[in-house]
Amino acid sequence: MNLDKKKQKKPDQCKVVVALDSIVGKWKPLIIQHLLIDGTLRFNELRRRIPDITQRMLTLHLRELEEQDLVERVVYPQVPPKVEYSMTEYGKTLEPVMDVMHEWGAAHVEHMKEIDEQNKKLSQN
Amino acid sequence: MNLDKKKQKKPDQCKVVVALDSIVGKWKPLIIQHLLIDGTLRFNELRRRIPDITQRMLTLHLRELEEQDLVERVVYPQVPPKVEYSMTEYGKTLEPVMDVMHEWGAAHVEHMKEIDEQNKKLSQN
DNA sequence: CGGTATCCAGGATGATACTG
DNA sequence: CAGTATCATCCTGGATACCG
Repeated sequence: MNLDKKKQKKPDQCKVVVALDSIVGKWKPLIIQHLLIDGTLRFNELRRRIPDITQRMLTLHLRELEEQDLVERVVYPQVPPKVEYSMTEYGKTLEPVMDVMHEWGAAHVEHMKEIDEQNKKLSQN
Repeated sequence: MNLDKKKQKKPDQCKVVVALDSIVGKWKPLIIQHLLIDGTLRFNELRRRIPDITQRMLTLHLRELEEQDLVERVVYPQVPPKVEYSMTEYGKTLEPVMDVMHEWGAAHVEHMKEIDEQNKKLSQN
């Protein structure tokens, strides 16, 4: 999606930015997680697992993941069409990354809760 | 920064999304990394380390990181003003996360290079 | 020095309709 | 079923000017 423009002036000496680029997008992390968990999913199966995503965004994000060799797309030439998506072997190297983020995210939710409660107590005095 | 609207319809049952939310933003990863490396930096020191960032974005991102208890802001009441930023103890828990992403990012750059070269060879035939 | 306020452009996402 | 095309909207970030 506009890969030329993406190369412009980006602070991508930092590899974290590179990694984020592959993962970021409103629905990308969810797509990745479902494919990591379920292995292989058809287009509409993915769609059902991510209720609020639009057809358009699912298509766009899948295409980007494909371009990065993270997701594989297999088309069965039949009517009605059948298209299956799965993580590539390479794409599966993302799993540890997702795990680390998932754990940190869970801890962060807890941490923010504690902070909130502390603030409430303080404001009561 | 419009926290109300941020709560809208977001797929944040997924903790990865929570984590990403703290890290994402055009310059946030860079700010975090510099603070992790250098420990404490003044506003303009940070600015110099991230040449293309605008004053506005540096301020906005720092405020967001502060709200999440990731970054600490210390103001020295003097003229001219002096403000120091550093990661909170809690914020430092991001370090392993950043490391994992950094490593994956570096590997990804290499992987994409290989793919490109393969494609070039194929298109020559 | 370390900000804030305003305005604006472009990209990312959403809504909807149509198709092989 | 699995898309594409088009148009509308929203949001992020950039440019610029000003302030204590």
